[in-house]
Amino acid sequence: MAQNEIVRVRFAPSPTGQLHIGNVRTALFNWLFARQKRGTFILRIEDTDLERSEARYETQLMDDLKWLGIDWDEGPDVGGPYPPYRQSDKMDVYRGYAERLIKEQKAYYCFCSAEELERDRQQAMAEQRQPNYSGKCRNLDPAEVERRRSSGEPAAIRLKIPEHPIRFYDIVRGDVEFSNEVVSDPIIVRSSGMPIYNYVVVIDDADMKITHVIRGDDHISNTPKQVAVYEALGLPVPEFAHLSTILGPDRERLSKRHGATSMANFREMGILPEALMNYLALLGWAPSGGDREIFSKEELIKEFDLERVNPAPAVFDTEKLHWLNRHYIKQSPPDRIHQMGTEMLQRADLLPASVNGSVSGWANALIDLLAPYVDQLNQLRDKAKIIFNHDPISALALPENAEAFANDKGKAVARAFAKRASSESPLTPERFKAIMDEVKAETGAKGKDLFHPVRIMLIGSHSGPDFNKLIPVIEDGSRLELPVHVKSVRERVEESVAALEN
RNA sequence: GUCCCCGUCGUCUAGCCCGGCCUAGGACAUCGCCCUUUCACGGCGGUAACACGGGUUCAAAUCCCGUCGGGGACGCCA
Repeated sequence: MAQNEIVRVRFAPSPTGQLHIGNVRTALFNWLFARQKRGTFILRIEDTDLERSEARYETQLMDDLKWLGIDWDEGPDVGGPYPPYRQSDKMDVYRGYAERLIKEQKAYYCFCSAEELERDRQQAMAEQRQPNYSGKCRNLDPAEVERRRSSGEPAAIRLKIPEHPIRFYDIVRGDVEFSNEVVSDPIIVRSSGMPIYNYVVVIDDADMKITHVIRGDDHISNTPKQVAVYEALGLPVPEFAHLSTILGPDRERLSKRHGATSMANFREMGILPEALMNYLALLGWAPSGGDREIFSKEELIKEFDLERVNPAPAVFDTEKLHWLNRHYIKQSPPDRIHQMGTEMLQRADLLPASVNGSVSGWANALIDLLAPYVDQLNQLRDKAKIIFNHDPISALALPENAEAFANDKGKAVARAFAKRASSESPLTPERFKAIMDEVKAETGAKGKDLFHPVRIMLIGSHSGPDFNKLIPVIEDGSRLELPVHVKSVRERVEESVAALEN
């Protein structure tokens, strides 16, 4: 790349479904590269496959990208100097170039039927040969071509692959070379007249003056065909960077059966955008030194380096994403987490559709109580069960809880605590502490033996949030009008003791 | 099957291009200890890797060859 060349990169998704996390990483790497080089980042919609493309996916993909924090300088919504930014709006251009290639004898009509080609392919595989196109239409007599064309026989257009090896430079992998023997003449225009991806991508990239093509490495085998198109058209070949595939824990390409794979999934789960961005950046890239994990958007832009991208495929690790997400939850301004958490709880019908006044304040306290315990914000729903679903009978039946009451001491603690707590309404953290001291003195229980029975009575589990924060949330919640009644401390201990005595 | 790509702790990776500073560093996970009158958070510490086999070299995780393993592509999909 020339010293003062302005970097122009693009992210070119097909609107055929939810944005896959692997594609999001591709978008991110393009964007980071552009922002660091003070270049241009372009969004282009590749919708030549009319069968599968849908407008709603296009809207959603733009929405998802913005959510992550990626913006674009040129695109279908914002325009730019090299329109159109949606391939379906550009058919005439592709057709024009194809006619030129035919005229220059760099491409030719192919009359082979899809069935015929499929048969050849199967046979080649069976004979352990490279399944290449035979080239049978390559040297058809021009008069015959003309006759068949004018009789209306359907024909696709194929590009002639040159008789020399095709080389290109890949920033991630270095020099790559393909023997021309393994690259067969590709179809560039379907018999229906619709052009093919490998062909239009080149024209679009050239028209948009793309300098670096950064994309998934599933395209690496397509690259020689595209280079051939550049050469046939006499267009400058950009630099490439092929990013490795993201794998699931079983080392297979990450797919739906591994769980969450789309942007939408992560959003719904309550993964913060900065956590996702940070995690994705670390998948296949690490700063020199490799001893930093936390990067803000600005730091990523500053530090990111395409040359340091790892060519080996990377396994997606949800645990590490969760670690980053917990980090960013803790770092977030409380208001933001309150708002996101409230929405999560509303969706679960645990909070009223409209939250204000005392309910709002209480909801915030509830979220503060639970948020430190979640990996992703939608886990708030489950964690909130300790407040909304108090059920002593099933709690006592749990094996890990039974232990706390296995000896008489546990029951004695429960009774001693219940006796005192029942007469306090509401119970305050100060009184709670005093009561615990009394229970300790009366029963001789301390540490685990003292706290576990009490905690199980209150929330049905021997582990959970700090009592000083927990008790006010329970007591305040019990006096609010909520979709699900929150039992008071008194209700909880009385029901628990009753269950215990049976 | 053919071609292409890849191979450092369980996982993400630093180191590899420019051999010695690597008795291989960091992070997640895991285990232990401390803190906490419980739990979590936090702090401290531990276990854990150069796929294998040949070269080249005084010296190889680093260079070369082979084997094995993994992934991808082979479409009138993108």
